[in-house]
Amino acid sequence: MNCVFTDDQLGGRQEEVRAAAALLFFDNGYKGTSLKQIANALGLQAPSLYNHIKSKQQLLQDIMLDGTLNLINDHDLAVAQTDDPLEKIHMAARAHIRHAARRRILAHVSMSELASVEEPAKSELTRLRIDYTLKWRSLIQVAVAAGSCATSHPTLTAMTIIDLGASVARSYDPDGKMSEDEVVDFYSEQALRLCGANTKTP
Amino acid sequence: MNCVFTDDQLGGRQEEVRAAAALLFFDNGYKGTSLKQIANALGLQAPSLYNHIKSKQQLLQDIMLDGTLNLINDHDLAVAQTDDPLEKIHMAARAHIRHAARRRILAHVSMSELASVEEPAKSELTRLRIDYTLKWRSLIQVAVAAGSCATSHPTLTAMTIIDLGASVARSYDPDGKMSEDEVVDFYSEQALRLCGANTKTP
DNA sequence: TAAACGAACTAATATACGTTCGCAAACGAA
DNA sequence: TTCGTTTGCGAACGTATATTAGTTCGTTTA
Repeated sequence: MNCVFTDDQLGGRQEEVRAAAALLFFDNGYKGTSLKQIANALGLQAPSLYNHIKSKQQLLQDIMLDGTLNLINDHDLAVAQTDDPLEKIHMAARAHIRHAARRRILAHVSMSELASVEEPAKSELTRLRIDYTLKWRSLIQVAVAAGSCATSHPTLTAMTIIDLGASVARSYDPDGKMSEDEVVDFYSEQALRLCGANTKTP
Repeated sequence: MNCVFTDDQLGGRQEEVRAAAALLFFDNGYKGTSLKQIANALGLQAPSLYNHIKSKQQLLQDIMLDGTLNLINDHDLAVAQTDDPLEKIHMAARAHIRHAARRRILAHVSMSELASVEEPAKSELTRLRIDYTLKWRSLIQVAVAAGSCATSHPTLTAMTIIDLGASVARSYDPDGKMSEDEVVDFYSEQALRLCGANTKTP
């Protein structure tokens, strides 16, 4: 359920290692996190991690690929739910924000640690990110052409909306005042505003 | 001209070290950058840097304090230029985006490396960031009260606009297709949209 | 019951990094 | 010239890190 790109029975312990690592990467960054910290978070010694991972770098790549593919998957599902251009944007925005809020650790690490990824995974992840941005740009271009919204730079608007999700992932506190649904409602309306759609006050 | 919080004759060489360090921090992050890299960028050996800096950590703090104080300074100047609530937001947004575009290296490092700063500078920088966010929130609250715009979460809107600048600093390419003025025009209008102001198509 | 395995440990290695120290040119002011 | 300051260097230190190797031990499997 947590992972779409592999058949996902990693034994369970592998998932625990990933989760602990992702949490530390979230707080301290990849380069700011040592294997010792990850191991201690699991009650282990650092070398014991190698029973579950191939390397620290591979661990990062697994996490980021997981997050990125999940994001794109959610996006595709959301867009397929309607034919109306503006409604597609709305659905995509809700999926994007929900992903950022619900899986904030994964989402933030996936979007902020590209500089620490080594080739060839870096190019692969970059390609996925560009693909995702292009999907968004197309949605916006179609809606603009249909007269449903108005923006003079669909590419920049797409990037801005995506960054909106990054912002949510970084700052949303699940134990705070706002529920996940409230966050999704508010930010997805903000995304529509960025597209120049007439919208109610979020 | 580059620095407002000190009397700015640092000898000139100090500024070069900061610039080289900031550029590397921009690309690789603080923890991903070694003193050897910084020194080599200046044609020096690593130990020679200590003729110009106190420590790597102090170097980061100087850069971030410089960037943050400049941002707030620009903001205060911009806001003082008009009395109209909505126009204040517009001016503040233009100053924010211009800062992000023109001094993108400084702006991005200042906004993204807080996790690498040690106390007590970390608390100081955090306080400055909160102050800046509160200034923005007040601007928005006043404009909403005046009926010039409409958003149900002024605090989140303030944070989102600030993140808009972070997005520009990270992605704007001064050698690309858009001029600095075009970037300022477009993104400051997007900021107004986020506030729920009726605006033309940017 | 014995072999095989998974998962943990300790010990060790190689490397990289920030930093300190002592020393030598270079240079401006006296 | 001479003196003091600045700016550079190479060597060295201590620490931290990712990773490997060898070992132990309990559980599963044949």
